[in-house]
Amino acid sequence: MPRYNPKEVEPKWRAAWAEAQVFRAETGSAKPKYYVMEMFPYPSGRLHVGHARNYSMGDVVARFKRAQGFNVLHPMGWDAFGLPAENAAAERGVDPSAWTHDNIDVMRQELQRLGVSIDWSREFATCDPGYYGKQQAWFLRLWRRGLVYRKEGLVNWDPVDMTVLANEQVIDGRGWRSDAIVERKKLNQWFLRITDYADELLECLKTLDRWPEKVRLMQENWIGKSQGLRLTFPFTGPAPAGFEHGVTVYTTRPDTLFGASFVALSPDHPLTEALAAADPRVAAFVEECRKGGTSEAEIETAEKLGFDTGLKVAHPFDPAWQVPVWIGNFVLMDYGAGAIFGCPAHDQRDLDFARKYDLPVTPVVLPPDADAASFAVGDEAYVDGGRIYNSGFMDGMEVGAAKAAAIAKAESLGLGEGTTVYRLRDWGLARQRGWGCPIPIVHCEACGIVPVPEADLPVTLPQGMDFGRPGNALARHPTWKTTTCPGCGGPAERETDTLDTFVDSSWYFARYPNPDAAEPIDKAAANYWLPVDQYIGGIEHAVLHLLYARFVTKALRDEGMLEVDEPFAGLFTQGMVTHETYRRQNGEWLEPAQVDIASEGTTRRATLKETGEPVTIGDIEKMSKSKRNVVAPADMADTYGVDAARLCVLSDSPPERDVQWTSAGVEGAWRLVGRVWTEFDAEPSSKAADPARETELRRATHKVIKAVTDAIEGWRFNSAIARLHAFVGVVRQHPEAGEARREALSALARLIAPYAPHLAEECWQRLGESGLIAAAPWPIYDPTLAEDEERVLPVQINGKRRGEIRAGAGASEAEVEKMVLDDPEIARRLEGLSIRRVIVVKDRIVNIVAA
RNA sequence: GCGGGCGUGGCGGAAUUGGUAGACGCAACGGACUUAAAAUUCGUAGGGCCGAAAGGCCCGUGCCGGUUCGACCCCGGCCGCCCGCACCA
Repeated sequence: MPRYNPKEVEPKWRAAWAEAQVFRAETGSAKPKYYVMEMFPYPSGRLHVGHARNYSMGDVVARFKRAQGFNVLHPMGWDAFGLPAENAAAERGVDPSAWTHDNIDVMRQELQRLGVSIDWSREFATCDPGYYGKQQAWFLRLWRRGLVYRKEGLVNWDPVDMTVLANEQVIDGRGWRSDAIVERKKLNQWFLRITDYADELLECLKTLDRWPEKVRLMQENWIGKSQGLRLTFPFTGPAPAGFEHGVTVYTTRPDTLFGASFVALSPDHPLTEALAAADPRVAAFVEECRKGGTSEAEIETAEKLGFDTGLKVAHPFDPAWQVPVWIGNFVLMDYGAGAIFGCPAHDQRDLDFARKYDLPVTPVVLPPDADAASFAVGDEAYVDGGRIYNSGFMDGMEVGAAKAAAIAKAESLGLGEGTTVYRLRDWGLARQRGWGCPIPIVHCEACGIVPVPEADLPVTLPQGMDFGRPGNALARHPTWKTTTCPGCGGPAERETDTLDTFVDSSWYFARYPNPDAAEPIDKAAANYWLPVDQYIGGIEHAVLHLLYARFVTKALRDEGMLEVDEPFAGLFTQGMVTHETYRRQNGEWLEPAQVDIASEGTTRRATLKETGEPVTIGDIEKMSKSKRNVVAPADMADTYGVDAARLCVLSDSPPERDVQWTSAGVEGAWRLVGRVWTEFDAEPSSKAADPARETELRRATHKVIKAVTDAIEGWRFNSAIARLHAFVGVVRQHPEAGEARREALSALARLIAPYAPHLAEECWQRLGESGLIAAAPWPIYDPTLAEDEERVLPVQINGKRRGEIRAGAGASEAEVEKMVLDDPEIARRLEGLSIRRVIVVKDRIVNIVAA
């Protein structure tokens, strides 16, 4: 009997799928729709096993839902703008567009080879003018809505990638791609008003019940809603020009206002700037504050620095009470009001500051069991609840009531208002890079900032940008900038910034329903398909892409372009595939395939295969092209076929968990492929099937259908494969020809099809089925057959297993109890003991309590 | 500091609602097939102890305690690891 040969079988069935167009999604079909997609990849060059795992997962879901009778949309595209293309251009002098498209061609071919059931008719890349031109169109519509604005402000500057970054793209004080320490820089920047949607973005998280709790929490924390009081402290003496109203602070603890001992301004506060302009000592202090780094370690150890401005403000609740105004290096300009009042007794940071500069510490919240006469604050601020004292009209109130009372009082005095403050900042979305979507704006000396008319879109990137030097290749292009003003026809310059690539990925799911539409979004098609029923991607996008996409969906909805509130009804965050990293002594990263590893006891030494030179073994990290710690699924597929590779990446590990890559699993997957095929290929046994054995096989078949169906629905792909392994063993034990075996094989082929689709087609054909298994219905189990007729019930005595009995399914407690007590073995065990209680859990277990 | 998660054999992991812990796979060992090897196939296997064997006993899901007839699962307290946020007023 010939062995299963994936090299022959697999291409044949891919051709058959393409021919029959089985993966084509029809908008408006009468079947229920199911939109499943994985986060589209950046076309970096080749697929690694992390990609293979991710897209195999999505494909299991897509094929499963298709078999269950859904009209499935499973599209693919390319997140194709971004820095790696520019870097390739700089290093090798290639054109970023050509480089990107070459990569796309390679990766498309690899994905197709994996047999992923994608509707390729909807494919696009974000660097296609047909895509980014539509993006420019909606960008301008949001501009007209006032959601896009330009402002000079402090921005995050990545000195290596030489571009501005959004807050979400600064991780631990470093650029998310370059890992360079981010600098604060004052620049004219473009922003999207994501903060207008802060409350809705927060509220709608509650409706996303098919999202991981973790992601919702991360977004909730990122949005960072807090309720508090915005309050003004009026100046007691002559006020600095422009600040006649006083100093406005934000606090979440208005109940502690009577414990105030200072007001502190941010070094970036306008009043600080005014003072610095007039007083070189203030200017020197501000300079000192800016020196500190932004990394975690530096912030953690940074000393609290203060500068007494000499100014005094009046306490809002007691005009006679003078409070000094300081400048504090720890006060952030872009949160709250950029100024705080300090209550050292009940805030640790304020306490540290007060101790250092010898400011008063007055407790105003009395802990429940403390004595008002003796309670004092030492080195630790008291931050918990209690009763308010030393606080005039608030005396005796609990913290919550006192907050409300303080807000009411401030409002009645006209000095403040209760407000909600968010941590979320507006989305800075311009990048000083050449390989991105041009911002469709021109700068006219006469008219100022003028949007390009929609009819003139797309504003396309020019040919011949020079990426050989650092900086923005678009800005230094010899002619591209030069244009005429669409308003007055006079000379004008194009905006040279491009959009953050996260803009590109913030709406692509709404383009797949009709990727050729004249409008950015074909509303009818989008209404049919959206929201995405199941989105699959990495946790690293929890507050990046996933927040931006939610925001853009809402903004486009308000513009009338979409009708859904949320883009992704279901989200699954798959684990990363990791691998050790290897570095040559000169620092060059090496691929695992280039390295030999030798183990001596517990130490492992690595050497370069070619030269034998020593190699440093580095951290285990997510597979990425930059660290070169990638293993290609194609290597596995070359040896064992695509189906074994797919089974391998989904076996053994739950999909949400990170896995450290080893090639060990592929052998097991390959054996499964072989064992399955052997059963289909075997000559039927001439032995007649006996009814008892037929029933046994039928029960196993219906059980495995239930188990695999449940496992796929619960994202336990590894368990589903384990059940299939076991089931093949059962089928093997039942070689007798007959209806039961045929039923078993038919189920087996269809159950394994989402994982090993080529093998499944071959098996299906061998069974004599005429159609494609890719279009065959999912097997349905008979619940009565999926349950055993007879149960083995373990019998415990005092919680320890002491035997077992056999009872019919559903046997009553009384029946079972009688059987147990009649059992001679159990009786022997109970000798000399008196039975206190017998607990029978129907169809499960028996426990006898005896002493 | 705040928020979240995880901890089970040599390894990856299973146990879906509190009911036989270790399914399935990898690696290992033994048998069959083979001149031999590979491939394939059948089998063994948490640890310890008693026994010639059949079989039996004890321990066991990071640690300590609790609830329960019964706990990997629930509760309290520790230890360790991982992730997110963080001078957020």
